[in-house]
Amino acid sequence: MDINEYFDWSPEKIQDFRDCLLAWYDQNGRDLPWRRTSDPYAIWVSEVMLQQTQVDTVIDYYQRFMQALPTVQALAQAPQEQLMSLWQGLGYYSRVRNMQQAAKTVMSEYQGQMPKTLKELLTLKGIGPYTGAAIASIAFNQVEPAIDGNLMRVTARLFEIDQDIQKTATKRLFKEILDQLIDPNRPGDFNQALMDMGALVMTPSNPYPNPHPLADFDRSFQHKTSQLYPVKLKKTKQKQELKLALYLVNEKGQMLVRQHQTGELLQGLWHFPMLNLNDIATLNQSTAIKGLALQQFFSQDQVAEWSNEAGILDKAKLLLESVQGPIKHVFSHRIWQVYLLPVVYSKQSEKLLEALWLMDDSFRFVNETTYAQLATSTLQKKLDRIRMKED
DNA sequence: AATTCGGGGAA
DNA sequence: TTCCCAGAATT
Repeated sequence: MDINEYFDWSPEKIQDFRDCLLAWYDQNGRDLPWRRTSDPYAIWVSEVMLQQTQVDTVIDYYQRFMQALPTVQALAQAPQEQLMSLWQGLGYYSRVRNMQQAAKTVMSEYQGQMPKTLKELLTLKGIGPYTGAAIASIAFNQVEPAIDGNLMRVTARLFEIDQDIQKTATKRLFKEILDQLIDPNRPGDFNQALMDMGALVMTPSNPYPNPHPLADFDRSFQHKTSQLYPVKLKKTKQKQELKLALYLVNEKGQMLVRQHQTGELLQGLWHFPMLNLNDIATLNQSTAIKGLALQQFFSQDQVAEWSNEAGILDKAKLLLESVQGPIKHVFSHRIWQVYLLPVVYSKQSEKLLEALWLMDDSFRFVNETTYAQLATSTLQKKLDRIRMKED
């Protein structure tokens, strides 16, 4: 895949393109909070939040985060609880953990000053090719194209690039082209101008305005083939999982919650303890522990009856009126159907908990006030809504 | 090269 | 429903 198959602009046309794009940007660029600062740390925070996350979603999170942790040092020293609270609901929680790790690196290796080159930025956790180039260009005027989904869509349409944008070779092609196009005098503005062009004009589905600001440079526009680009192959579909969340309240009115640990989804966030129900169909011949679990929730006869049938959840729901849900929670690659089971605390349920889980520090009994201060996922907030309705 | 990480907005 | 979003780390 050679760049010359797609790219044949003269130096004059390249310069015309830069001038046209930046003139459009100067008039039509979005006014965003992180564009009102030149603080590299603030730009860094914004870029990490914006990974796979829409601008409108990020704005409030960004304002709160910068108010709470205004400097690299503050971020480096922040307790994990605060980080998770600031990030709760935003998704991709490893982003904030990686960013704090990188902040510590900046403090120890760079005297608290963000490094200025792409090469150095790439050594920091959570900073990849896009984010590194974005920080380098916007905060430090380095001539590095920040190639995100917008730039790929715009570039694919300008040059009618009929290659799958997910592939490494295609990303390399985009970089070769954009290395030619980027304006060495205003690299940060160039990148952001293309982002705005992708977000405001050359969107995934909207028709272009008339006149289209890049009409003279957009082959797909001239050929009326814009909808064909970019080329992207289908994603694999998500796997379904059944979960049962325990809404267990003790005699003091405290409920049991658990913080998800390393290796689990939604790490660091608090939830009701959850059982994986995909396994329950095989519980009767499985361990005594699982058998004990079932006996608690369902009668032994029911277990025997259900164990070799499909659709046991539907049966369980019919027989156990107290089971609520399911609520559906969609991840990038998984779909959870989560049922909620209210459980009255007793000696038996205590035994059950110890049989099901190692009751370590990840578990806590909390009252509603304390609970409200814990960082929880959007999934858990959905469970809150249905338990409140029933109570 | 493919998979794993959340959640929401919009068609 | 499906797609996409200012992607990176891990396998």
